[in-house]
Amino acid sequence: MKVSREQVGENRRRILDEAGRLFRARGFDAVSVAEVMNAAGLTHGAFYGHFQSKDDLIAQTLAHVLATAEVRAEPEAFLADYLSSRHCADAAGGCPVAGLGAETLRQSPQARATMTAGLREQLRRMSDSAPGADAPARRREAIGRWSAMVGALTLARLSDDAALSEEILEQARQWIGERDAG
Amino acid sequence: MKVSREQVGENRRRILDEAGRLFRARGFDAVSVAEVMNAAGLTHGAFYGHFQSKDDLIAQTLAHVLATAEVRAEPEAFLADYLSSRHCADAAGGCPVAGLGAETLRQSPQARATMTAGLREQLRRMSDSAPGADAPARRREAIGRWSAMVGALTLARLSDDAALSEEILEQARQWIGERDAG
DNA sequence: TGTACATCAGTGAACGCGCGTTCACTGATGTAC
DNA sequence: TGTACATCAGTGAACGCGCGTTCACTGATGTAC
Repeated sequence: MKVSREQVGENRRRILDEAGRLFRARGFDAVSVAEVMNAAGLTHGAFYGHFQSKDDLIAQTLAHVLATAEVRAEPEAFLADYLSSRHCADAAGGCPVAGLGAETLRQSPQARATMTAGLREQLRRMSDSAPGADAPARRREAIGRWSAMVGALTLARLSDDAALSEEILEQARQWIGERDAG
Repeated sequence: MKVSREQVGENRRRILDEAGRLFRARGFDAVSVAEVMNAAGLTHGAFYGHFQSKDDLIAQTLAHVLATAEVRAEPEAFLADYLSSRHCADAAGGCPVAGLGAETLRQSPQARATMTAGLREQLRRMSDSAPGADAPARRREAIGRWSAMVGALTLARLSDDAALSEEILEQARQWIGERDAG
């Protein structure tokens, strides 16, 4: 049956929210279109009224997740949050770069372009608040920091031993933080 | 037809070699059992004479790739090789942690255990050659360095703009290297 | 060393299944009067 | 404001396809004599 205009918008937003959680939790290939639609409270047939294809959903979901991510401005708080046990355990609600970065490079050009734009934006934000004598030094600091953060979260999640995961998070936090102190 | 004992061993090794390249290039889900067998010069029916399942192949392939990876002892040469344009472009022949780390945490416990063992071994090796006053400082240096290397390669590969990829590789190399100098 | 035969790695057709996608239909929405 | 009808978002059955996996068969290998 037909549905009100607001309902259509809400359904679309719910599809993108659920797709964002499911893709981050299990990867693009392991989540089916029908599963996303069920999670959004709809049936799979309605999918093609909202999106052209699964590839289209993937690209739009990445844009949605990157756009709705809240940003912490202060570098120290951002670092502590990003390399926290909570973020390590909550892939479904966490950073899409750490969860889906490696897979995105095998997705459609649109998906990859969206991720690249998100990466540029992130580096710009981090450069603004990074310590350093001049702009090039601040940008280098942003690239190094962001690399270490994404890598440490990936390694901590990869480990099946909680103690090793915790060690990686804690030591990486210290290692990255030492720069400012030293 | 039957095949000589050496041929069986060679076939098995070729299956693992090809699976290692294909999985690193395209991910676990996007590569079919039949594709791996064809790449190894066999038909798909022979697969279950060598492995119990695709999950079994994935776990054994990770162990094979980790075991056959050549290791560079000197930290500077390792860093330069790892964050090189060549390694960035050659995912199929490169580091399995950067290429498959995020996906492995959703695979079988065996696959994850194999990756965790590889991670431990890598951190041990890097700790041995890392600079630092005492053992804990050297281990922290290994964890920080390895995180930054894996993260920088992931980000550089993710970007669809070659100039940004190059910038990330170069700046990350410098940022990580600065520690020893400073 | 040579022959006869049991073994078994590899072949290729076949299976059930879940996937992405399509489409005829339904019925609430929203517009024209 | 109230009624009649065109619109169209959502439904659910159906599709073709490729996947992981199975299995009866083949024929070279390797062993027993």
